[in-house]
Amino acid sequence: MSRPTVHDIAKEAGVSLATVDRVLNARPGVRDQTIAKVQAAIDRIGYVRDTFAANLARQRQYRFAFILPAAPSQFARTLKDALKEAYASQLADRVLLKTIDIPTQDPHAIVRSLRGLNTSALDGVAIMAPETPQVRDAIARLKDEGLAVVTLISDLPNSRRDHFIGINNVAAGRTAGQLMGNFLGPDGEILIVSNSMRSRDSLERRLGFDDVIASDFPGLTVLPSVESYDDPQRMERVVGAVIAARPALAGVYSMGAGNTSLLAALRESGRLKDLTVIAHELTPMTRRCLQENEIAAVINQNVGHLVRSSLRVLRSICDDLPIYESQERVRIEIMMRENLD
Amino acid sequence: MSRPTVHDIAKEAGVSLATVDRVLNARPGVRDQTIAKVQAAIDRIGYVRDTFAANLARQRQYRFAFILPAAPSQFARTLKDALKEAYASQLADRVLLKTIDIPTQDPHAIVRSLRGLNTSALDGVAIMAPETPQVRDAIARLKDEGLAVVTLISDLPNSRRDHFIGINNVAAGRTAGQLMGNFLGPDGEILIVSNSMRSRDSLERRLGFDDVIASDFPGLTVLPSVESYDDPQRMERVVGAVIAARPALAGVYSMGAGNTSLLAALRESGRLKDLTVIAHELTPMTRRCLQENEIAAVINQNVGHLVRSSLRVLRSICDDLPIYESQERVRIEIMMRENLD
DNA sequence: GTCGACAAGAGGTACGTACCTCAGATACTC
DNA sequence: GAGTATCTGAGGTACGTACCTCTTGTCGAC
Repeated sequence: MSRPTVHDIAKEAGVSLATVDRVLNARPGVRDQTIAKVQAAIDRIGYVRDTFAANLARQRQYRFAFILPAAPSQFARTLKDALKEAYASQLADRVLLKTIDIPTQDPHAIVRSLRGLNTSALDGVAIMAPETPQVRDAIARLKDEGLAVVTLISDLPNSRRDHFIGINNVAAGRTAGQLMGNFLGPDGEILIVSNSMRSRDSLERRLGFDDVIASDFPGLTVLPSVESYDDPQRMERVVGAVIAARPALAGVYSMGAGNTSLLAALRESGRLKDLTVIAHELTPMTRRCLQENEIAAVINQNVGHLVRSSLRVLRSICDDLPIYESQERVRIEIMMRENLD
Repeated sequence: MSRPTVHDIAKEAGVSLATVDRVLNARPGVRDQTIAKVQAAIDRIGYVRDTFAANLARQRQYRFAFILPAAPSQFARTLKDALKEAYASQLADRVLLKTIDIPTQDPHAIVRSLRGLNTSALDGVAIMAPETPQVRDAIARLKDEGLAVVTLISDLPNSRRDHFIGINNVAAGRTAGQLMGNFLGPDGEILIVSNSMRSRDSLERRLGFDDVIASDFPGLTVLPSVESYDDPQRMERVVGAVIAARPALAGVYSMGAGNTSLLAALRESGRLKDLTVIAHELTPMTRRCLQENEIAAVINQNVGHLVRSSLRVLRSICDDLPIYESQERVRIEIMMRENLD
C-alpha cells in the first residue's frame, strides 16, 4: 500500500533498475522506445520520486543567495530577521543561505554586485531590486549560468526570472484605495507619499489607488505624489508644506519606506488625529502606530511567508518540480489594530 | 562544512555508534554518565537529527485523521478541498490522511464517532468540534492512547489537546467590530447573526465585537444575536422580522455559517444596498458577494494554511520536535473586494 | 573468584535513490 | 558474418539514520 519505488517501475516496465535510473535522471544510453516503456510504467503505477531520499543519496546542498537592499529600512530589517529564522528552522534542511546587500539607489552598483556573484557556488538567487535594463541583463546572465532566479516583492516582469514572489501591487493599491474611501467621509483630499516613484511597486500601487478612488469615491481628490528619496529631512519639509497648504486634507497614503519620518511630520503638524493614514508593511514602528490609532490600516505582505515561499520555489525550480501556486501566492493582508495577531 | 552526523557525535564523545543511537532514541542500556557525555558532544557540535533520513530508515508513516462536521456547509467543503490539495502535494510525504465526518448537532454522536476510532491505526487527529464535557473526555482518551491531538478552528482549551490551529476568535470579533465601526456613520443599529451561540467561536466573536463597539463607537447599538440552527427557512424568517422592525438598522455581522440564506433574506427585504454586511470565511459564495459589493468585508482564516499547519504541527508532536509558532500562527485576514487575491 | 547483570562496542542490514562499473545483448555497417 | 556502436542488465557502494545481534568489558554481590 505504500508508494511505489524505482524497483516497482523496473518490475512494471520489465527492465532493470539501471535502465529506470537512466531514464529518471535523463542519462544517455537508452533507446527512445525503452524510455517510452519506462515512462508508461511510471504513469501507470503513479510513481513520484522521493525527493528526500534522492537528496540524501546525491548529497545535495541547495546554495541560495538573497540579494537585498543595503538601506537600513525597518522593512529590510524585518525581512532579514525572517531569513535568519527560516535558516534556523528545519525548512533550511540542506539549504545554505547567504545574504548579499546591494546599494539600491545606484543602478550601476547593483549590476556590479550581480556580476560579481560566484555563480558556480550558487544554485539560485532571490532578488529584490528596482527595474532597470541593466538589472534585467544581469538576470539573463544568471539564467545563462543555470541558476534559479526569483524576484522578491518588486517584480521584473520582462526579465528571464523564473518566478515572482510578492503581492500584486496594483491590487494592493486598489485595496488601500477601497479602505481609504470607506474610512473617509464623502469628500476630502488625499496625500500620497512615496520613497521614489521610480520603483515599480510604487507606480503600480498608485495606479490601483487612483483607479478605485476615481471610480468608487468621486468626491475624494488625490493629490500628486510626494517623494522622500530616503531622506527624512526632505520628508518632513515636503509633507509639512502640503499639510499647511491643504486644510481639506483628510487622508494620507504612504506607499513605501519612510513611515517614521512621515509620522513625525504629521505629529508635528498637529493634524494627525484628524487624518486617516494608511501605510504599507508591518514593522515594529507601524505596529505601534496601529495600536495607538495613529495609523488606521497597514497593507502588509507577510515576510515569513515571503522567505519560506522563496525557498520552496527556488528548490522546486532546481529540482524541476511543479510549484504549488495556491501555497505560494502571497496574500495582501489588511492589518488593523485589532487583528495584529 | 556539512552538518554533523551520528558518526561525528560518536567520534566527539569517544563512544561507539551504537551507544549514540541508544542515547538518541532513548533506548535502555546506557549509564547516566555516558548519556551526559553524548549529550555534551551533541551540544558541542550542534547536531540536529536528519528527520528525513530517520523516517526513511524507520519506514515511518504518519497516519492522521481529520474529524470534521458532516454538515455540507460551504466552509466545510472549502476545508475538505484544501485537505485534498495538501494530500496531493509533496507535503503529504509519508502522510496518510483520512477524513471522518461527524454530525455536529448531536454531541452524543460525536463522542460515539470518537470512541469508535481505531487508535492503533492512527498517529494523530485534528478535530473540529463544539465544546462539551464529553468531547473533552474523548480527547483525553485519545491522548491516553498516545495520539497527537490538535483542535481546529474552534478550540477546546481545557481539554488535553496538544495544540490549537485557528484564529483567536475574540480578536476576530474585535476586528469585525473595528471595521464595522469605521464603515458605519456615527449611529445606527447592528444585527448579529449566528448559526448557534452554543459554539465557542461564535461566543468569543460576539464578545470581541461588543467590546470594541462599546468602547470605540458608543453611538452604535448592537442588537441581540439571532440564531439560525442550520435552518435556511428559520434564517429568512427571523432576519426578515428584525429588518422590518428596525428602520435604523445599518449593519449586519454574520458570525458563522448560513451566509447564503442570510444574504437571500437581506436581498428580499430590499434594504441590502443600504446595509454594511461583514461575514466570516471566504467561500465561493462570500467571494461573489464581495465582488458585487453586497458584503463589505469578510473575516477569513486561510484554509490551506490551516490544513498545512495542522499537518506540520501533528508531525512535530509525533516526532517530539519544537513547533515554529511564527509559522503556525493563523492570521485573521480581512478580505475586501480589492484584495481577493 | 565466579556469576550475573548491565554497559558499551563492533558490525551488520535496511530504507529509496544516485551513480558507478563491467558484462552481455542487440542493432547497424561494410 | 565479422566488427563496432549502442543499449541493457546485474551488481555494487554510498547517503544518514534505525534497529538488530553478538561480543566484550565492568562492576558489585555472594
